[in-house]
Amino acid sequence: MFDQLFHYLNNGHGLSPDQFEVVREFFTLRRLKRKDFLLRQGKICRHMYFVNSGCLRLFTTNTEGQEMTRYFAFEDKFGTALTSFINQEPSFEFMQSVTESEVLEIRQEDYYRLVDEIPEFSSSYRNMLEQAYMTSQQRIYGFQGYSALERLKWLMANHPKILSKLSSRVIASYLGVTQYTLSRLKSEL
Amino acid sequence: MFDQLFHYLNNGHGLSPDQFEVVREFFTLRRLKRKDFLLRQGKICRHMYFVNSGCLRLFTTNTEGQEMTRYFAFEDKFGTALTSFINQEPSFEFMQSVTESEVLEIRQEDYYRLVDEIPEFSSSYRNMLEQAYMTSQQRIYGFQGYSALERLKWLMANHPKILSKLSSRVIASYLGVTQYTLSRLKSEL
DNA sequence: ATTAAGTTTTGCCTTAGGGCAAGATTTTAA
DNA sequence: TTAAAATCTTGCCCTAAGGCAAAACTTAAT
Repeated sequence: MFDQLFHYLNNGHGLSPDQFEVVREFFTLRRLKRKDFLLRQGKICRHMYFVNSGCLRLFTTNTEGQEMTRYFAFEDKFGTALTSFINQEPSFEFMQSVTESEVLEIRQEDYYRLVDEIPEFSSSYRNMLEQAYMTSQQRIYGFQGYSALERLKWLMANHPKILSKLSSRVIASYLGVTQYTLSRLKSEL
Repeated sequence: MFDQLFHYLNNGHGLSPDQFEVVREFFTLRRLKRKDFLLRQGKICRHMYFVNSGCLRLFTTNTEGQEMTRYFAFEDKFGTALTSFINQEPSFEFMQSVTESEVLEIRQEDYYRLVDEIPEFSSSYRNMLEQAYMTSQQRIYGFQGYSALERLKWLMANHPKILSKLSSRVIASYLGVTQYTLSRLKSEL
Protein backbone atom coordinates (compact mmCIF):
# COMPACT_ATOMS: atom_id res chain seq x y z
CA MET A 1 0.00 0.00 0.00
CA PHE A 2 2.83 2.39 0.81
CA ASP A 3 5.50 0.67 -1.28
CA GLN A 4 5.23 2.99 -4.24
CA LEU A 5 5.27 6.13 -2.12
CA PHE A 6 8.26 4.87 -0.20
CA HIS A 7 10.09 4.09 -3.40
CA TYR A 8 9.29 7.56 -4.74
CA LEU A 9 10.53 9.40 -1.66
CA ASN A 10 13.44 7.11 -0.86
CA ASN A 11 14.93 6.54 -4.29
CA GLY A 12 14.00 9.92 -5.65
CA HIS A 13 14.75 12.15 -2.69
CA GLY A 14 16.78 10.20 -0.16
CA LEU A 15 14.12 9.99 2.53
CA SER A 16 15.27 7.34 5.04
CA PRO A 17 13.07 4.42 6.15
CA ASP A 18 12.85 5.98 9.64
CA GLN A 19 11.71 9.27 8.24
CA PHE A 20 9.19 7.44 6.09
CA GLU A 21 7.65 5.89 9.21
CA VAL A 22 6.75 9.42 10.28
CA VAL A 23 5.58 10.50 6.85
CA ARG A 24 3.30 7.55 6.15
CA GLU A 25 1.17 8.27 9.20
CA PHE A 26 -0.26 11.30 7.44
CA PHE A 27 -1.46 9.44 4.36
CA THR A 28 -4.72 7.55 4.09
CA LEU A 29 -5.85 5.23 1.35
CA ARG A 30 -8.83 6.05 -0.85
CA ARG A 31 -10.36 3.83 -3.49
CA LEU A 32 -12.10 5.67 -6.30
CA LYS A 33 -14.60 4.53 -8.87
CA ARG A 34 -14.62 5.73 -12.45
CA LYS A 35 -15.78 9.38 -12.59
CA ASP A 36 -15.61 9.94 -8.82
CA PHE A 37 -14.77 13.55 -8.02
CA LEU A 38 -12.01 14.45 -5.60
CA LEU A 39 -12.69 18.15 -6.01
CA ARG A 40 -15.29 20.33 -7.68
CA GLN A 41 -14.86 23.80 -9.09
CA GLY A 42 -15.39 26.47 -6.44
CA LYS A 43 -14.31 24.26 -3.55
CA ILE A 44 -10.99 24.76 -1.78
CA CYS A 45 -8.51 22.00 -2.44
CA ARG A 46 -7.44 20.65 0.94
CA HIS A 47 -5.55 17.52 -0.07
CA MET A 48 -2.61 16.30 -2.08
CA TYR A 49 -2.88 12.88 -3.73
CA PHE A 50 -0.36 10.24 -4.65
CA VAL A 51 -1.62 7.84 -7.30
CA ASN A 52 -1.01 4.16 -6.55
CA SER A 53 -3.01 2.97 -9.55
CA GLY A 54 -5.45 4.39 -12.07
CA CYS A 55 -5.53 7.95 -13.30
CA LEU A 56 -6.71 11.36 -12.10
CA ARG A 57 -7.76 14.13 -14.46
CA LEU A 58 -7.59 17.88 -13.84
CA PHE A 59 -9.93 19.95 -15.97
CA THR A 60 -12.19 22.96 -16.10
CA THR A 61 -15.14 24.12 -18.21
CA ASN A 62 -15.42 27.25 -20.31
CA THR A 63 -18.44 29.51 -20.57
CA GLU A 64 -20.18 27.18 -23.03
CA GLY A 65 -19.68 24.23 -20.73
CA GLN A 66 -17.02 22.48 -22.80
CA GLU A 67 -14.45 20.65 -20.73
CA MET A 68 -10.79 21.54 -21.07
CA THR A 69 -8.30 19.10 -19.61
CA ARG A 70 -4.91 20.26 -18.40
CA TYR A 71 -3.24 17.28 -16.79
CA PHE A 72 -3.48 13.56 -16.15
CA ALA A 73 -1.78 12.02 -13.10
CA PHE A 74 -0.95 8.34 -13.60
CA GLU A 75 0.63 5.84 -11.18
CA ASP A 76 3.48 7.04 -8.98
CA LYS A 77 2.69 10.71 -9.50
CA PHE A 78 1.52 13.32 -7.05
CA GLY A 79 -1.44 15.30 -8.28
CA THR A 80 -3.71 18.00 -6.96
CA ALA A 81 -5.37 21.27 -7.99
CA LEU A 82 -2.12 22.98 -7.14
CA THR A 83 -3.17 26.61 -7.42
CA SER A 84 -6.03 26.13 -5.00
CA PHE A 85 -3.89 23.89 -2.81
CA ILE A 86 -1.18 26.55 -2.52
CA ASN A 87 -3.44 29.54 -1.96
CA GLN A 88 -6.32 27.78 -0.19
CA GLU A 89 -8.68 29.65 -2.48
CA PRO A 90 -11.66 28.25 -4.41
CA SER A 91 -10.51 26.02 -7.23
CA PHE A 92 -10.99 26.80 -10.87
CA GLU A 93 -10.36 23.15 -11.67
CA PHE A 94 -12.22 19.92 -11.15
CA MET A 95 -10.30 16.82 -10.13
CA GLN A 96 -11.81 13.51 -11.16
CA SER A 97 -10.81 9.88 -11.33
CA VAL A 98 -10.85 8.75 -14.96
CA THR A 99 -10.65 5.04 -14.28
CA GLU A 100 -10.93 3.05 -11.08
CA SER A 101 -8.08 4.37 -8.98
CA GLU A 102 -6.34 3.90 -5.69
CA VAL A 103 -4.77 7.01 -4.20
CA LEU A 104 -3.05 8.10 -1.01
CA GLU A 105 -4.41 11.30 0.46
CA ILE A 106 -2.68 13.81 2.73
CA ARG A 107 -4.14 16.99 4.19
CA GLN A 108 -2.71 20.32 3.05
CA GLU A 109 -1.59 21.42 6.54
CA ASP A 110 0.10 18.09 7.13
CA TYR A 111 1.77 18.23 3.74
CA TYR A 112 3.27 21.66 4.38
CA ARG A 113 4.26 20.68 7.91
CA LEU A 114 6.29 17.83 6.46
CA VAL A 115 7.77 20.23 3.88
CA ASP A 116 8.86 22.57 6.66
CA GLU A 117 10.19 19.89 8.97
CA ILE A 118 11.85 17.33 6.71
CA PRO A 119 14.43 18.64 4.25
CA GLU A 120 14.07 15.56 2.03
CA PHE A 121 10.33 16.09 1.84
CA SER A 122 10.90 19.74 1.08
CA SER A 123 13.18 18.69 -1.74
CA SER A 124 10.45 16.45 -3.13
CA TYR A 125 8.05 19.41 -3.08
CA ARG A 126 10.57 21.64 -4.82
CA ASN A 127 11.09 18.93 -7.40
CA MET A 128 7.36 18.53 -7.88
CA LEU A 129 7.01 22.27 -8.47
CA GLU A 130 9.86 22.22 -10.97
CA GLN A 131 8.36 19.27 -12.82
CA ALA A 132 4.88 20.78 -12.78
CA TYR A 133 6.29 23.99 -14.17
CA MET A 134 8.25 22.27 -16.91
CA THR A 135 5.25 20.15 -17.91
CA SER A 136 3.21 23.33 -18.23
CA GLN A 137 5.85 24.88 -20.43
CA GLN A 138 5.90 21.89 -22.73
CA ARG A 139 2.17 22.13 -22.90
CA ILE A 140 2.20 25.81 -23.85
CA TYR A 141 4.93 25.45 -26.45
CA GLY A 142 3.70 22.13 -27.75
CA PHE A 143 0.32 23.67 -28.55
CA GLN A 144 0.73 27.30 -29.52
CA GLY A 145 1.38 27.76 -33.20
CA TYR A 146 0.69 24.14 -34.13
CA SER A 147 -2.20 22.55 -35.98
CA ALA A 148 -4.50 20.01 -34.34
CA LEU A 149 -2.76 17.22 -36.26
CA GLU A 150 0.66 18.36 -35.07
CA ARG A 151 -0.63 18.50 -31.51
CA LEU A 152 -1.93 14.95 -31.81
CA LYS A 153 1.44 13.77 -33.10
CA TRP A 154 3.13 15.63 -30.26
CA LEU A 155 0.89 13.80 -27.80
CA MET A 156 1.67 10.45 -29.40
CA ALA A 157 5.39 11.12 -29.11
CA ASN A 158 5.37 12.61 -25.63
CA HIS A 159 2.48 11.02 -23.76
CA PRO A 160 1.59 7.74 -25.47
CA LYS A 161 -0.06 6.54 -22.25
CA ILE A 162 -2.76 9.15 -22.58
CA LEU A 163 -3.68 7.96 -26.05
CA SER A 164 -3.61 4.28 -25.25
CA LYS A 165 -5.53 4.34 -21.99
CA LEU A 166 -8.12 7.09 -22.15
CA SER A 167 -11.32 7.77 -24.05
CA SER A 168 -11.46 9.96 -27.13
CA ARG A 169 -13.67 12.54 -25.49
CA VAL A 170 -11.15 13.07 -22.75
CA ILE A 171 -8.22 13.11 -25.16
CA ALA A 172 -10.00 15.67 -27.34
CA SER A 173 -10.54 17.93 -24.34
CA TYR A 174 -6.82 17.67 -23.60
CA LEU A 175 -5.83 18.51 -27.18
CA GLY A 176 -8.22 21.43 -27.33
CA VAL A 177 -10.24 20.05 -30.24
CA THR A 178 -13.76 18.66 -30.52
CA GLN A 179 -14.37 14.93 -30.48
CA TYR A 180 -15.37 15.19 -34.15
CA THR A 181 -12.10 16.75 -35.18
CA LEU A 182 -10.11 14.20 -33.19
CA SER A 183 -11.97 11.39 -34.88
CA ARG A 184 -11.17 12.84 -38.29
CA LEU A 185 -7.53 13.43 -37.38
CA LYS A 186 -7.03 9.81 -36.44
CA SER A 187 -7.85 8.75 -39.97
CA GLU A 188 -5.16 11.09 -41.27
CA LEU A 189 -2.34 9.52 -39.27
CA MET B 1 20.91 49.78 -7.93
CA PHE B 2 20.11 47.07 -5.37
CA ASP B 3 17.16 48.82 -3.75
CA GLN B 4 14.49 46.95 -5.65
CA LEU B 5 16.09 43.55 -5.11
CA PHE B 6 16.49 44.28 -1.39
CA HIS B 7 12.87 45.33 -1.15
CA TYR B 8 11.78 42.16 -2.96
CA LEU B 9 13.75 39.82 -0.71
CA ASN B 10 13.29 41.71 2.55
CA ASN B 11 9.61 42.64 2.35
CA GLY B 12 8.59 39.58 0.43
CA HIS B 13 10.63 36.91 2.14
CA GLY B 14 12.07 38.31 5.35
CA LEU B 15 15.70 38.36 4.28
CA SER B 16 17.57 40.53 6.79
CA PRO B 17 19.83 43.46 5.79
CA ASP B 18 22.87 41.47 6.99
CA GLN B 19 21.92 38.49 4.87
CA PHE B 20 21.36 40.79 1.93
CA GLU B 21 24.94 42.03 2.21
CA VAL B 22 26.01 38.48 1.42
CA VAL B 23 23.45 37.97 -1.34
CA ARG B 24 24.14 41.19 -3.24
CA GLU B 25 27.76 40.24 -3.83
CA PHE B 26 26.65 37.61 -6.30
CA PHE B 27 24.65 39.97 -8.49
CA THR B 28 26.10 42.16 -11.23
CA LEU B 29 24.40 44.94 -13.16
CA ARG B 30 23.79 44.66 -16.89
CA ARG B 31 22.38 47.35 -19.14
CA LEU B 32 20.58 46.08 -22.21
CA LYS B 33 19.58 47.77 -25.42
CA ARG B 34 16.34 47.09 -27.25
CA LYS B 35 16.46 43.59 -28.80
CA ASP B 36 19.65 42.50 -27.04
CA PHE B 37 19.67 38.75 -26.44
CA LEU B 38 20.42 37.29 -23.03
CA LEU B 39 20.10 33.74 -24.33
CA ARG B 40 19.67 32.05 -27.68
CA GLN B 41 17.95 28.77 -28.44
CA GLY B 42 20.32 25.82 -28.08
CA LYS B 43 22.53 27.50 -25.48
CA ILE B 44 22.49 26.50 -21.84
CA CYS B 45 20.96 29.11 -19.56
CA ARG B 46 23.56 29.87 -16.89
CA HIS B 47 22.02 32.93 -15.23
CA MET B 48 18.98 34.16 -13.42
CA TYR B 49 17.92 37.79 -13.94
CA PHE B 50 16.14 40.32 -11.76
CA VAL B 51 14.61 43.16 -13.77
CA ASN B 52 15.27 46.64 -12.37
CA SER B 53 13.66 48.39 -15.32
CA GLY B 54 12.49 47.56 -18.82
CA CYS B 55 11.15 44.20 -19.95
CA LEU B 56 12.48 40.77 -20.91
CA ARG B 57 10.68 38.46 -23.30
CA LEU B 58 10.83 34.65 -23.40
CA PHE B 59 9.88 33.08 -26.71
CA THR B 60 10.59 30.33 -29.18
CA THR B 61 10.04 29.75 -32.90
CA ASN B 62 8.06 26.97 -34.54
CA THR B 63 9.08 25.02 -37.62
CA GLU B 64 7.93 27.80 -39.97
CA GLY B 65 9.97 30.36 -38.07
CA GLN B 66 7.03 32.12 -36.42
CA GLU B 67 7.76 33.45 -32.96
CA MET B 68 5.68 32.29 -30.02
CA THR B 69 5.98 34.28 -26.82
CA ARG B 70 5.37 32.68 -23.46
CA TYR B 71 6.25 35.26 -20.83
CA PHE B 72 7.22 38.87 -20.23
CA ALA B 73 9.24 39.84 -17.13
CA PHE B 74 8.71 43.46 -16.11
CA GLU B 75 10.30 45.48 -13.26
CA ASP B 76 10.78 43.75 -9.92
CA LYS B 77 10.43 40.25 -11.37
CA PHE B 78 12.90 37.45 -11.64
CA GLY B 79 13.06 35.93 -15.09
CA THR B 80 15.07 33.25 -16.85
CA ALA B 81 14.67 30.31 -19.23
CA LEU B 82 13.75 28.23 -16.22
CA THR B 83 13.70 24.77 -17.79
CA SER B 84 17.22 25.16 -19.13
CA PHE B 85 18.32 26.89 -15.92
CA ILE B 86 17.06 24.00 -13.78
CA ASN B 87 18.39 21.17 -15.92
CA GLN B 88 21.42 22.89 -17.42
CA GLU B 89 20.38 21.56 -20.79
CA PRO B 90 20.19 23.46 -24.10
CA SER B 91 17.37 25.94 -24.08
CA PHE B 92 14.32 25.74 -26.28
CA GLU B 93 13.61 29.39 -25.58
CA PHE B 94 15.22 32.66 -26.54
CA MET B 95 15.46 35.42 -23.94
CA GLN B 96 15.53 38.95 -25.28
CA SER B 97 15.20 42.47 -23.97
CA VAL B 98 12.12 44.08 -25.50
CA THR B 99 12.92 47.64 -24.48
CA GLU B 100 16.05 49.19 -23.00
CA SER B 101 16.44 47.37 -19.72
CA GLU B 102 18.54 47.24 -16.61
CA VAL B 103 18.88 43.83 -15.00
CA LEU B 104 20.77 42.16 -12.16
CA GLU B 105 22.46 38.91 -13.15
CA ILE B 106 23.42 35.97 -10.93
CA ARG B 107 25.13 32.77 -11.99
CA GLN B 108 23.20 29.50 -11.71
CA GLU B 109 25.68 27.85 -9.29
CA ASP B 110 25.65 30.91 -7.07
CA TYR B 111 21.88 31.09 -7.17
CA TYR B 112 21.44 27.48 -6.04
CA ARG B 113 24.16 27.88 -3.42
CA LEU B 114 22.17 30.74 -1.90
CA VAL B 115 19.01 28.61 -2.11
CA ASP B 116 20.76 25.83 -0.19
CA GLU B 117 22.37 28.04 2.41
CA ILE B 118 19.83 30.74 3.17
CA PRO B 119 16.33 29.57 4.14
CA GLU B 120 14.81 32.96 3.23
CA PHE B 121 16.36 32.76 -0.20
CA SER B 122 15.11 29.21 -0.56
CA SER B 123 11.65 30.43 0.29
CA SER B 124 11.92 33.07 -2.43
CA TYR B 125 12.83 30.32 -4.92
CA ARG B 126 9.92 28.17 -3.81
CA ASN B 127 7.66 31.16 -4.16
CA MET B 128 9.03 31.92 -7.61
CA LEU B 129 8.35 28.34 -8.71
CA GLU B 130 4.83 28.49 -7.32
CA GLN B 131 4.16 31.78 -9.09
CA ALA B 132 5.71 30.57 -12.34
CA TYR B 133 3.55 27.47 -12.18
CA MET B 134 0.37 29.41 -11.47
CA THR B 135 1.09 31.87 -14.27
CA SER B 136 1.49 28.94 -16.65
CA GLN B 137 -1.82 27.50 -15.55
CA GLN B 138 -3.60 30.78 -16.12
CA ARG B 139 -2.01 30.86 -19.52
CA ILE B 140 -3.17 27.37 -20.45
CA TYR B 141 -6.71 27.84 -19.17
CA GLY B 142 -6.99 31.42 -20.41
CA PHE B 143 -6.25 30.26 -23.94
CA GLN B 144 -7.60 26.79 -24.50
CA GLY B 145 -11.17 26.78 -25.69
CA TYR B 146 -11.40 30.53 -26.17
CA SER B 147 -11.58 32.57 -29.35
CA ALA B 148 -8.86 35.04 -30.28
CA LEU B 149 -11.11 37.91 -29.22
CA GLU B 150 -11.75 36.34 -25.84
CA ARG B 151 -8.01 35.83 -25.38
CA LEU B 152 -7.38 39.48 -26.16
CA LYS B 153 -9.98 40.53 -23.61
CA TRP B 154 -8.42 38.18 -21.09
CA LEU B 155 -5.07 39.83 -21.69
CA MET B 156 -6.58 43.31 -21.26
CA ALA B 157 -8.11 42.27 -17.96
CA ASN B 158 -5.16 40.33 -16.61
CA HIS B 159 -2.04 41.90 -18.10
CA PRO B 160 -2.86 45.45 -19.20
CA LYS B 161 0.83 46.35 -19.03
CA ILE B 162 1.59 44.03 -21.92
CA LEU B 163 -0.95 45.76 -24.13
CA SER B 164 0.02 49.27 -23.21
CA LYS B 165 3.77 48.95 -23.41
CA LEU B 166 4.60 46.47 -26.14
CA SER B 167 4.38 46.32 -29.92
CA SER B 168 1.54 44.59 -31.73
CA ARG B 169 3.82 42.02 -33.31
CA VAL B 170 5.03 40.91 -29.91
CA ILE B 171 1.53 40.94 -28.43
CA ALA B 172 0.25 38.85 -31.35
CA SER B 173 2.98 36.27 -30.77
CA TYR B 174 1.90 36.09 -27.12
CA LEU B 175 -1.77 35.68 -28.01
CA GLY B 176 -1.03 33.02 -30.60
CA VAL B 177 -2.55 34.95 -33.51
CA THR B 178 -1.04 36.67 -36.53
CA GLN B 179 -0.42 40.40 -36.53
CA TYR B 180 -3.21 40.72 -39.11
CA THR B 181 -5.77 39.05 -36.92
CA LEU B 182 -4.75 41.11 -33.90
CA SER B 183 -5.15 44.26 -35.92
CA ARG B 184 -8.64 43.21 -36.96
CA LEU B 185 -9.57 42.20 -33.41
CA LYS B 186 -8.68 45.62 -32.04
CA SER B 187 -11.34 47.20 -34.22
CA GLU B 188 -13.93 44.81 -32.75
CA LEU B 189 -13.35 45.86 -29.15
C1' DA C 1 -30.00 -11.84 -23.66
C1' DT C 2 -31.92 -7.47 -24.45
C1' DT C 3 -32.39 -2.93 -23.78
C1' DA C 4 -30.55 1.29 -22.71
C1' DA C 5 -26.82 4.58 -22.44
C1' DG C 6 -22.81 6.23 -23.96
C1' DT C 7 -19.09 6.73 -27.49
C1' DT C 8 -17.12 7.13 -32.05
C1' DT C 9 -17.41 8.00 -36.90
C1' DT C 10 -18.96 10.42 -41.03
C1' DG C 11 -21.50 13.75 -44.30
C1' DC C 12 -22.74 18.36 -45.01
C1' DC C 13 -22.37 23.10 -44.27
C1' DT C 14 -20.56 27.23 -41.58
C1' DT C 15 -17.11 30.13 -39.54
C1' DA C 16 -12.84 31.90 -37.34
C1' DG C 17 -8.62 32.94 -38.45
C1' DG C 18 -4.49 32.69 -41.79
C1' DG C 19 -1.79 34.41 -45.95
C1' DC C 20 -0.69 37.75 -49.31
C1' DA C 21 -0.31 42.22 -51.15
C1' DA C 22 -0.94 47.02 -51.18
C1' DG C 23 -1.57 51.18 -48.67
C1' DA C 24 -1.25 54.00 -44.36
C1' DT C 25 1.11 55.21 -40.44
C1' DT C 26 4.80 55.48 -37.17
C1' DT C 27 9.62 55.13 -35.79
C1' DT C 28 14.44 55.56 -36.56
C1' DA C 29 18.50 57.39 -38.43
C1' DA C 30 21.27 60.64 -41.10
C1' DT D 1 13.93 67.61 -41.76
C1' DT D 2 13.73 64.20 -44.77
C1' DA D 3 14.56 59.70 -46.38
C1' DA D 4 14.41 54.94 -45.11
C1' DA D 5 12.76 51.26 -42.43
C1' DA D 6 9.58 49.20 -39.61
C1' DT D 7 5.05 48.57 -38.17
C1' DC D 8 0.13 48.54 -38.57
C1' DT D 9 -4.23 48.24 -41.19
C1' DT D 10 -7.36 46.50 -44.66
C1' DG D 11 -9.34 43.95 -48.80
C1' DC D 12 -9.63 39.61 -50.93
C1' DC D 13 -9.57 34.84 -50.93
C1' DC D 14 -8.52 30.25 -48.72
C1' DT D 15 -8.25 26.54 -45.23
C1' DA D 16 -8.53 24.25 -40.75
C1' DA D 17 -11.58 23.21 -37.53
C1' DG D 18 -16.35 23.52 -35.47
C1' DG D 19 -21.47 22.33 -35.18
C1' DC D 20 -25.29 19.42 -36.14
C1' DA D 21 -27.49 15.20 -37.20
C1' DA D 22 -27.66 10.54 -38.13
C1' DA D 23 -25.47 6.07 -38.29
C1' DA D 24 -22.33 2.59 -36.36
C1' DC D 25 -20.40 0.71 -32.70
C1' DT D 26 -19.35 -0.23 -27.45
C1' DT D 27 -20.21 -0.73 -22.82
C1' DA D 28 -23.08 -1.19 -18.83
C1' DA D 29 -27.24 -2.64 -16.49
C1' DT D 30 -31.29 -5.40 -15.85
